[in-house]
Amino acid sequence: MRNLVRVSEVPMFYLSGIEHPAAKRNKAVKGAWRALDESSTAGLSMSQDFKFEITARDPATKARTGVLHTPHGTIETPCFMPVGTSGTVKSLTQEQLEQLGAKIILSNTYHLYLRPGLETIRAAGGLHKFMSWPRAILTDSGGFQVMSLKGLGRVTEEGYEFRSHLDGSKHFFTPEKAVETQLFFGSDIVMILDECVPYPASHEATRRAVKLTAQWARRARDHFLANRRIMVPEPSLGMPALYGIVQGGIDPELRRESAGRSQEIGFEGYALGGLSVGESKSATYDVTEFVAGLLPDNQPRYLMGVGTPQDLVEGVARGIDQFDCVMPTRNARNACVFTSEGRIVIRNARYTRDPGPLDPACGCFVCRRYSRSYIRHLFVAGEMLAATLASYHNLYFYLDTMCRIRQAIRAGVYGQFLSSARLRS
RNA sequence: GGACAGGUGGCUGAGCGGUCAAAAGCAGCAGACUGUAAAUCUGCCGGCCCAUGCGGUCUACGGAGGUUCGAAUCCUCCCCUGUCCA
Repeated sequence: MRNLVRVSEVPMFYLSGIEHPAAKRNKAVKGAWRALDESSTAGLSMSQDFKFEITARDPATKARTGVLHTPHGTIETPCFMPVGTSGTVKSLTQEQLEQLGAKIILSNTYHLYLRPGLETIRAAGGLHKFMSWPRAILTDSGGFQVMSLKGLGRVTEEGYEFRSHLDGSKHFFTPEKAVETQLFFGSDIVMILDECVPYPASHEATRRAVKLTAQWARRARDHFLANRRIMVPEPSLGMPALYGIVQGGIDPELRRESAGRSQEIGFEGYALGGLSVGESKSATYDVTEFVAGLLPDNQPRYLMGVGTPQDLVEGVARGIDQFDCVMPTRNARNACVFTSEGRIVIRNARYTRDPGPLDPACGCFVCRRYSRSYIRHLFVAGEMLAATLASYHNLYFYLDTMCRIRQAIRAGVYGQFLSSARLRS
């Protein structure tokens, strides 16, 4: 544990901006991190650079199963990544996430950068150690916050200038800085900084976002390749992946351009951004199908921020491999529970004396043990446990859905799976 | 027994002559939530009627009277509650 102290001696690259004398400092950084590795990676020492392999394809749809190999374990795809923005999947413990079978979670660069700050996470030996999560982590770059916190900042060619939503302090995020931060975190999948446009957006704004995202993508890629070996906290585990992000709103030509420019740069995986931000369902699905068709077949495709259980099923049919969404956890905190029979609002009076489980078809520990009546009571009483039980169940529902999706693909019957899912919804 | 203070919709509590079916909060009922500024937000919240309008009507601010064109708001008496003094 004493080794942790040495981390603070690592030269401060973080504020170095676009150009910095990285090479000069490589040695010192390497030494510092190696000291940390030797004491902390026992049992995890097999180096595993990021890799993706496809294991099965559905004959009737674009669905496929695969395996993502990351420094922190392998992940079967299609997969759902629970969202833990601030280094926690809200209301759940890491033990519970493991129990749920989550192999990868998403965290957020912007939020963790503001609090607790990079230095705190570096001092802990990276984000995995900081939050005691041994499995994979994908970190979002903060591009989404460029949109969702729009009032707090402005986008320039150079980067994103903004004020902290926490204390109003001024910050400047560049594509390089976003990459550095994620590398220092020890993220398994690093996302480029992008500009996510809201819906509706003008053609001009969307075009600019595509252009800017492509420029930033290039800078991010260069910076990533130049620095990953010296910046990741546990290099012996293997190197992380960098994903590009395709923008372009609902405009096919802009999407095509974005997908093309992204592939010219070249990434380990490709994300579809800027979807489910207000456009119609059919637009979401159409754009997903269109963009997925433009992306390399042998690389992972990640549909960012999506979605409802039905969205997942539809996305997989269009060739998506990864999803993340706050919906199962946020809705859970607001008493909305996903079940095999659809969504229910467990706070409603009709469940006051309902002795049954949240979902009769569910095998999670919440459904095996607690009644609707009790969980409704917890919500009405404002008890914290309500959020935990509902979040656990909802994530179980999502992860179980993904598991059944993979089974259907492997069995070559995903077309039927899709049809019956559509009937139910 | 005396002196104050007060009794308002399920609760707390504004209002102190008309624009009051009555602020606000809570509770209640329902809804939304898609790379989390979210344990958040929104709507409804006396009854009935036409219906979907800053409508109509009835009952309502402890009780009974009164003043007034008009009262939750002013006056009288009564009932009740709290605090203090005997």
